[in-house]
Amino acid sequence: MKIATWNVNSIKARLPNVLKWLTQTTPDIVCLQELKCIDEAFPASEIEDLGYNVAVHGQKTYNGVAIISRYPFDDITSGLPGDDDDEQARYLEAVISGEHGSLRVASIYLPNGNPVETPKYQYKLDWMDRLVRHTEELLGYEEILVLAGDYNVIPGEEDVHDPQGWWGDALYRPETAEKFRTLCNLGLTSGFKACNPQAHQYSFWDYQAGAWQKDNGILIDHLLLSPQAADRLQGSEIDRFTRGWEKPSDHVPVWIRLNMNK
DNA sequence: ATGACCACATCTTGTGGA
Repeated sequence: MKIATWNVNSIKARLPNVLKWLTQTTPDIVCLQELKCIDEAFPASEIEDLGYNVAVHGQKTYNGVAIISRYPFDDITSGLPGDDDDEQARYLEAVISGEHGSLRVASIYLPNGNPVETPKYQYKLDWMDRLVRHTEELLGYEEILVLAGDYNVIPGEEDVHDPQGWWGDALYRPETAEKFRTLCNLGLTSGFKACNPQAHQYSFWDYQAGAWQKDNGILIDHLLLSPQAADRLQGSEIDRFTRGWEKPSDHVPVWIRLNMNK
């Protein structure tokens, strides 16, 4: 079972690349972020034509998340619990029936939080608190659980080309790091890091300043696994090659493979 | 060269991203 996450930075602008990548790499489940469109504008039929079921939680212009799956959805939940006034489309959760049992998958677009001196940063921290509380509940189910997405968190200095330049940014500062550690310390395993101990492997390169050409990147797209998922982890890679395509997203796909026969 | 982009809205310019 191959499960990927990809912040596409507009599904409309990225559709040719997404279809090409799906055809070439044939993932089973994909969590998408930053759709930048409402549900009705999501290109469902083009993706369904490649053999996927589609679940979308969209929003006009900003945010928006989706899950696409070769296997059927048993249950779909939109929005992160804990704040009924939160109107930003950043969380979508689904239970999916595979050939050898079911699993729960969430597509996460965690708030960026910049600039830090504005309410946007407090919103990020509050959102992370809500994610911790919800994850505590999910872990109680003792299921195969994959929380995949753009966390907008640089976990450590090994995950950024220029630590000094990024330090203090909403993605890389003490309060952000502490809350991410709290989340992981609930008992989650980072799928990519568990399989790839070498430092400086990135999932995002800014469009500006030749960041891609200089490999001036950051690792902020993560797949966090429950113990039941981590026990089945077989491998994880970053599909860097999509960053070199025409009209790329600034993020690239990150994926894991789970052995569902265990 | 200490700079350099991209996507969206209904637009020739501002906002947001990271």
